[in-house]
Amino acid sequence: MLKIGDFSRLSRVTVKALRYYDEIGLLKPVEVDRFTGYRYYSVDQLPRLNRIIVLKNLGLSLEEVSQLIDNDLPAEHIRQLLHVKQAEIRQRLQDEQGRLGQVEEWLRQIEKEGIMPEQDVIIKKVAAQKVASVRGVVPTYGDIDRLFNELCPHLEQHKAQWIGPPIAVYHDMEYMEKDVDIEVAVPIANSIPTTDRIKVVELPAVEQMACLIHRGPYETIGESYKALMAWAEANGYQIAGPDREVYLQGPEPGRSPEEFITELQLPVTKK
Amino acid sequence: MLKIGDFSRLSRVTVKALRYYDEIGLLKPVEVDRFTGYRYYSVDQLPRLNRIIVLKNLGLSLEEVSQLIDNDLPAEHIRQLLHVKQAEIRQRLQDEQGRLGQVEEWLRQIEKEGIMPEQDVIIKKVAAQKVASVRGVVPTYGDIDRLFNELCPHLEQHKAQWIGPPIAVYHDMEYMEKDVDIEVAVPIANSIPTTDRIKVVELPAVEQMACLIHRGPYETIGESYKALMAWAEANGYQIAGPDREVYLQGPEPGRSPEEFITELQLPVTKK
DNA sequence: CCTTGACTCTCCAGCTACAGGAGGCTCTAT
DNA sequence: ATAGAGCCTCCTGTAGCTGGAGAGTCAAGG
Repeated sequence: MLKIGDFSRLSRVTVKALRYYDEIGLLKPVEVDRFTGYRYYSVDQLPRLNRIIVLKNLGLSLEEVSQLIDNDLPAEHIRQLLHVKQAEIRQRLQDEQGRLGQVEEWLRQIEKEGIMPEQDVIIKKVAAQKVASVRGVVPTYGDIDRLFNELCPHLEQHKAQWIGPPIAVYHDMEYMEKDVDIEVAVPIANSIPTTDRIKVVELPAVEQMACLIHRGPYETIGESYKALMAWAEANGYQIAGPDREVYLQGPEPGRSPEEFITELQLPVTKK
Repeated sequence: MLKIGDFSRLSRVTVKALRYYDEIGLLKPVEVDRFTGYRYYSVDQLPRLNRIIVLKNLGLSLEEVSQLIDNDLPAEHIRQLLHVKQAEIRQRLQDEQGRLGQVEEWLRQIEKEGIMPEQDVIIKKVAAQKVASVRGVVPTYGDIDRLFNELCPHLEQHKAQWIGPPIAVYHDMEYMEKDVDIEVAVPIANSIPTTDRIKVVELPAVEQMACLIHRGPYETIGESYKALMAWAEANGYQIAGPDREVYLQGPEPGRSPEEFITELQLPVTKK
């Protein structure tokens, strides 16, 4: 019979933890003094405790450990559980790898340029959204206004309810000097009549969208694109669809281009 | 100006989280209505939120994120912090690798033998302890009794205070059929006189001790050793010192060998 | 036998980063 | 005017313990 302190030293598990395991019924001392409440353990209980620790280290909750340990589960069941855990661990491994890559990239940046990057790329999920859109080939990037000028009057005319900032989708698979294939879209709540140019469609959802905020005038947006692409490359992502620009804060009367805020969105998948 | 829901949709961060960040002062809305309490955010705040999320993903606590973001730290400081985080991530990566190995080993076992292993190996730290010990070469493993018979009377005679179960240290670097170099030791609290055979020494601490509980008679202990060695091999550990046996429940009048409990301890390091 | 100091007990608070829900305002569209 | 969605605060709960307070218990030494 060992007092809790002795058992703790033997097993290298804290007294607090042992008391907690007792409380939740995971490892009850072999005897508890009815008058003093002192817990007494036996070395016989070490194997059980060891198993608890091993399972816990695998990432199981104490609840799961409890069930695994007490019910004498069939091997098949255990096999499945292990497979699940295996997948979880693999996932975590990948996440950690990604993190490590990120940190290393920052370190490189800092050693080389002595400064942290200004903007951060984050991966998020983008839901499908109903939009009114017009798609066309315009001579240069700057001529995107033409498409907006085509779309906006139509929206106003039919009392469309804007429910989000305007978006541009760049359908070209590569950078084009001229004759750019752009779709300009505005998320709307209601349905409006379409024309041969203006459609109401679902902008598809994207599971993994690498996003970067660009601040300032559109002339310098190339820099941000470069950063976004470099990030994707460095973190093992590849492009998985046409990129978008979301004009969170675009041209408006009385607003200087310095105040523009644009989100660059690039659908990606892990290589 | 965006209401919290809009900002949440834009950033893909839950409303609850945004309110929490406000509460802890990590990201305060650009304006709060004095009468209704409504929070209003600006798209300007997206970059800050993105940075928060990225740093959080790296494993920093919100407290750390706060400090990093608000104080304009020198690049050198940031570099150091990143290095620390890098090391942490590497550590976690290694841990996950270990876990994955463990799960895979179990899966192999289960697929091959249809059964989970009986005993678990765990890694723990063993502290240095003062012991009275006697070391010698005995003909066979079975003759370890001779050493105990030499040690015990001496202990009793000098009123030594046992503070732990007896331990055997196997100093041979390989398995010996005969003429085994064994040290037999008993942790004691006080100091007792030494002889030319019996010493009082510190049994050194071991940072990583791979431990396995063996139950039953000593004849079958070879099986447990095999399991322990196999585990170390499979999990990328190598032997880093003489192995020990801790006689948690050894021979005593009225106790059958089936009830013996012995902990096998093997100092290891990660390859 | 008494004292001292090391253990042990229970109970309570606290940690992180929110999630869930109750109960009550507020906004916006019809 | 009203309905429904959205927002507010406040409270509780999560997992796996740790730390501490205040009180009782045990073993050894004097």
